[in-house]
Amino acid sequence: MAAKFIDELKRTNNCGELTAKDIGKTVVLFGWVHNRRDHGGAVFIDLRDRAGLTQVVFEPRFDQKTHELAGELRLEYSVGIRGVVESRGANVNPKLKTGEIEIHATDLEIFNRSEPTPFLVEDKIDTDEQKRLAYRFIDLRRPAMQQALITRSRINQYTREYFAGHGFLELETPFLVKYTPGGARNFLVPSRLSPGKFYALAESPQLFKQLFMVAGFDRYFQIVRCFRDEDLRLDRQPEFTQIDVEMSFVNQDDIFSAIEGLIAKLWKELLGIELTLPLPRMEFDESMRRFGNDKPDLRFGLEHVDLTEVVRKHDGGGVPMLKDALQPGQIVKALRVPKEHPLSRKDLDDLEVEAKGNGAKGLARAKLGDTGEWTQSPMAKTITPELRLAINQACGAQPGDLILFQFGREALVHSVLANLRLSLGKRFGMIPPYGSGGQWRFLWVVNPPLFEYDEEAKTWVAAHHAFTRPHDDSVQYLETDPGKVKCYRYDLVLNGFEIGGGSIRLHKPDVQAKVFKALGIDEEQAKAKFGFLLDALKYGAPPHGGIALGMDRLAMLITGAASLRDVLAFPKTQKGTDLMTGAPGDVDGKQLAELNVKSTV
RNA sequence: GGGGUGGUAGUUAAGCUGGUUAUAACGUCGGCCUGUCACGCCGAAGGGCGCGGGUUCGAGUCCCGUCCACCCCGCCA
Repeated sequence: MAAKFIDELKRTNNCGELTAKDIGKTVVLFGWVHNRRDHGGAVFIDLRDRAGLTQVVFEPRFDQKTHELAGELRLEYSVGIRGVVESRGANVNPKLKTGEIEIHATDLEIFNRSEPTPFLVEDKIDTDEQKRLAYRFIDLRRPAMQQALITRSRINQYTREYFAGHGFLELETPFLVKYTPGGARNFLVPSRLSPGKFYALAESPQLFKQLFMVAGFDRYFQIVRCFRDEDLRLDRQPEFTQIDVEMSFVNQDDIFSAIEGLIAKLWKELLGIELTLPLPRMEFDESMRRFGNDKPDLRFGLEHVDLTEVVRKHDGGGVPMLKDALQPGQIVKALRVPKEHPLSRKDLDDLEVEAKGNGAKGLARAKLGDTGEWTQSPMAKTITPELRLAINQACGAQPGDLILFQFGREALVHSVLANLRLSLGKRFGMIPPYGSGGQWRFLWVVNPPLFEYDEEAKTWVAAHHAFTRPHDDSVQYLETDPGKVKCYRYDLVLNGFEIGGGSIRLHKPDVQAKVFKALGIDEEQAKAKFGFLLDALKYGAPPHGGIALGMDRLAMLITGAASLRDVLAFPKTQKGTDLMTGAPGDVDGKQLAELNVKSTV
């Protein structure tokens, strides 16, 4: 019992590795008391470290004093034990990896006692996230959180391995950069040395990695933190990690195969799953048509049906609201709900409320009777039998099915119906649960338009950023019909989440100038915003392109976590605060004065 | 900026249409127990229901405001 842990007795094993082959060994384990079962004459504890659990037994016959001390053990005490690995005989616990053995402890040191924790360190109880975030240091002890962070670490490790093996250089870029308007909001950092001026925290290394290509570094990657001062979501945090890649002398296919190699490695190493390569691709237009967005969840059907042309052929079929939707820029779409998934009146009302929350005016519906007639529909009385039949056919609707309609401005119809599809997919249990046969539905969404029309500003704006290369056969439309210009832009989608996006960049100044012109950006503006990059392109910039993968989202999907917060050690709340540290916080007047900053609140 | 959900012992929850001392489980404390692994048994302490107003004879329960968390739209790669 005079054993001196740590200084003399070093850890011999972790708590997740001892099995029957170790029986007879004397071992030293360190960890936390995960559970205790005190039978008086025999005390059992589950000792936990990040590797797992091992049962430790204290009995007077192993050591009298150690057994007495063990009676004082409580949850989350930090302890060291020494003992002999013994078989559990008939008492094997098949739920534990170490369940064949137990340690008969001869020595115990309580390094530190623990107050009762604010919540129990176990995975089963769904503790309020507010509490978890306030006591993150306790929350992170939970096996699920430990696994999530271990997975992150392994993603980083495999990513570095992969890129190093493929001739990439890991190069760093600045976080403190120049503010440029447009795009995501930036976090600003006041400059003490330049009174009244501000740095911005980089929202991505985009421009810098292109400069690496210009400089001839050829293949770059970085696992890099990025910052965006936008509202948070389940899958969006103000600071997040990106696996950032840029390559020279490549086309889109080269980028895809480089990234597919990484994805395949991660899935193999982390999940033991062999992905079939290449990953499937889909045209942006097709994705919009079938799913209403550019990040379709392919794990279930319920695809959209575009009825615009059908309705146009029948000139609205006697339904005024359908006829209204034939104006330019407007569309009519539907979603067929098969009769196997009946929806009650209340379900439909709920869905309508949800749709309205997404900006819809309403949610028109039609239920098919035995002969294809419509009931429960606001259009049933006025619609011509011909259009009704045509719609039924276009939707492939059978008696008992339900058709849900959206019509109006294209972007709105798409987003409302895309959300409706997801909502129904969840409601009908069509989304396979995590780990159930591994339905990993990857998709490259390719060839989107370079520009979007901004309804409010009445101008064309870059759908992503202004440095995406248009298709060569699209360049002719830059001046005449910008909406027709397709570009080398691509998103990697997994199960409805965008896990990456990138493009082949413009490397020729003359085409770049045309793009700026189409965007209504004059030379002066362009110079002010991107001067250094435009300059760089003039000096023999190589053809190049790249991509950034959302590392946090990858970790979330790989681990099956419900939110990005569950794969981040210290995440922010939806209001961007840190409940543990209290950030963001007040700053004293002296500090502000030094920075020449004054708060107006 | 907008819509929705939630906040009740340390924790997770129950508390229906407002009605006497606000329930339970886990945890905590005391006692017993040598084969448990969600150990068991006996006993105890612990909250006044996020906060502030209001309605009422009477408010976790109804109303108004407010704070916090979460989900979504807008926003955002």
